[in-house]
Amino acid sequence: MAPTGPRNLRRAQRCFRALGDETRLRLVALLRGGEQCVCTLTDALGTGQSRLSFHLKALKDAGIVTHRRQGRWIYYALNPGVGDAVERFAEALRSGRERI
Amino acid sequence: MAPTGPRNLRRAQRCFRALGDETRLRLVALLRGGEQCVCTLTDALGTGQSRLSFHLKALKDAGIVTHRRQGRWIYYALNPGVGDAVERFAEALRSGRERI
DNA sequence: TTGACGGATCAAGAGAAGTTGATGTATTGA
DNA sequence: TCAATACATCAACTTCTCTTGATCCGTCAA
Repeated sequence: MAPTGPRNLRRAQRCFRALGDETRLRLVALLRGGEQCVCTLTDALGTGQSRLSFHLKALKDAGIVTHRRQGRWIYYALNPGVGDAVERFAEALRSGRERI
Repeated sequence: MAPTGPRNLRRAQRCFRALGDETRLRLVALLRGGEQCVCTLTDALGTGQSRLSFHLKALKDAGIVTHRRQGRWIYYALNPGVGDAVERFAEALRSGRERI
């Protein structure tokens, strides 16, 4: 049964909430290929800069991505483990029952 | 890289959104112990009936729980795989990096 | 220094999600 | 058939989230 404790549940909840958005899930998918600078992500999503910044902040606050500055560019990257966690979650849901 | 396809992403997104809420995550935790009738869940959460019904519907619409009627009671249960998926997700996040 | 660029942040508005209390519906026992 | 129980649904309201455009901040090159 291994009841996931309240602390872990909170952390999971923050991640779940952050991932429950199409734009942010697309960002995670993009970042699975490695770190990217914001301008690259903006192009890839074809969206406004401020909107993207909003969603990157949401992912950052949830601990899903990190960022580092290099010159005048800022590079975002997935925190280790997150990509696989998302992948496996989707996989587990899929295999559990086709109705989901 | 195994890019989780758009369909699966959508499905995952619906689940993520549904799970990104404290009440619903508590419901999932409760249901890991097996199916429960609504009145039991109401007691366990100490919340209003209408509010609980709202959240159960959200979980149901996301395909996370199922329900069956027995007499005048309705029993909710986790869809197979969901409990483990949540557990493993939390686990994967935890092991990935302590910062999350 | 100044101007340009890459991003973050802010304020305002629109829309989605959550809460609450009232009402509706199926089931059961009297 | 009637009342009670268990739950869903609805309407009104509040709160949160997202989007957009403007503005600010740090970095670099001239």
